[in-house]
Amino acid sequence: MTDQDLKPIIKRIAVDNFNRNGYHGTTIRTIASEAECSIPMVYYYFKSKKDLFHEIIKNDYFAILKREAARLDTKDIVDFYTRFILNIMNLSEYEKKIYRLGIKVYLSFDGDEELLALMEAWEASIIPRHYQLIFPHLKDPSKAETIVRTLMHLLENLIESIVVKNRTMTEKEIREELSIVLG
Amino acid sequence: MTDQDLKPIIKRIAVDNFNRNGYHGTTIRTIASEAECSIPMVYYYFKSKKDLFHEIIKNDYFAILKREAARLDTKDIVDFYTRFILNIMNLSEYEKKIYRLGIKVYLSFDGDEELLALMEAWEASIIPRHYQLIFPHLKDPSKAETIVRTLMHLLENLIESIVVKNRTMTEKEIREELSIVLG
DNA sequence: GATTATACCTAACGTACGTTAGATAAGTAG
DNA sequence: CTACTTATCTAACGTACGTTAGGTATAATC
Repeated sequence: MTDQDLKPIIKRIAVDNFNRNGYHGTTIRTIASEAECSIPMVYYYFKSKKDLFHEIIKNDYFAILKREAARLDTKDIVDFYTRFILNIMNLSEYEKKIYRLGIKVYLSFDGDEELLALMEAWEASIIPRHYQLIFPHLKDPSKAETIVRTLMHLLENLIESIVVKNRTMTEKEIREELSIVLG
Repeated sequence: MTDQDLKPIIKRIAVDNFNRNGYHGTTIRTIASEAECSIPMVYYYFKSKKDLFHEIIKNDYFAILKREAARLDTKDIVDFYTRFILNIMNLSEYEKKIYRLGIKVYLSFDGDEELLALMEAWEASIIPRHYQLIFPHLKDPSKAETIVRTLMHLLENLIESIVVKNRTMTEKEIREELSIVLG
């Protein structure tokens, strides 16, 4: 018996491999080899390859999403969204990989319909919250809908550029871009 | 001898498969079967699976990119970018699939380093052109850098949402969003 | 001390992959 | 008519995949 918590080790390595090579490009053999364990150990902790992938998205990706969305505090709206983006930039490398995997599924570049449906449900639940948050701060409420839409597009691309393309931005740069949209 | 131009048929089916299932999830067997030809016929027209993928990105994806970028006509800047996005929305389904494949490679979700390098070179060449285009139209030139950066982020996300997530927008919606950024 | 549960293993199963060798049939050129 | 080229095929090679059957050693429980 060794038991040095092999399960999270396998998961970390799986995250890294799914990220680099996609679902189909990742093999149980490689995961086992990098985790320095035998192939059946992967099956000891995870029912199947699909199960391993699903657990990462369903547990770990959504945990990050929910945690980051829960940090609500809305004195200054530009400040709030700037911090939101900064928090994502300051995620650990591991969490960024999980986030990147999630985006891949969100864009239906990987994963399956079941996971995609979960993400679309999440998205549908989060847009009205942004709306509520922004609306009271607008000078011209007639433009509210357009501004929220534009903001969502900008946020999505900022997150993607940080998490997927691994780029960094200064707080000033983030704030400037958000200010252009939020007026 | 049959010769009903099998090569483009194989390519169309390959585009569809690479799109739906990724590089690793796509098999030569499936392509051959859907093209209603034998497996060696795929190898008759394309050196290898990798070669087939490379040809799609190198020829077809960049052809679309260059063609769309060449439509330059800059009387009104909001008008210009609105039309740019509309043109992309009006691409054929086939060309959208190729575009989607390209984005996948651009985000390093598929493909390899060689293709990614080509895309980064393209991106580096295109940003200064946007700069030149926008600069003369700005009221406040001190904000030029931020505006170009924000515009690039917005454009990228609009394109992604159209091509990757298959969403549609009206001309009015596109124009409104661009106006928020371009002032 | 015997039994059970846990954490691990070696070895293999059946399947599917990318690729190729080698044959064939039909037009084309001499 | 013969030789060559082009477009197609069947069959198979070697490799790698996801998964599982069945075993072993250690620790905990009765």
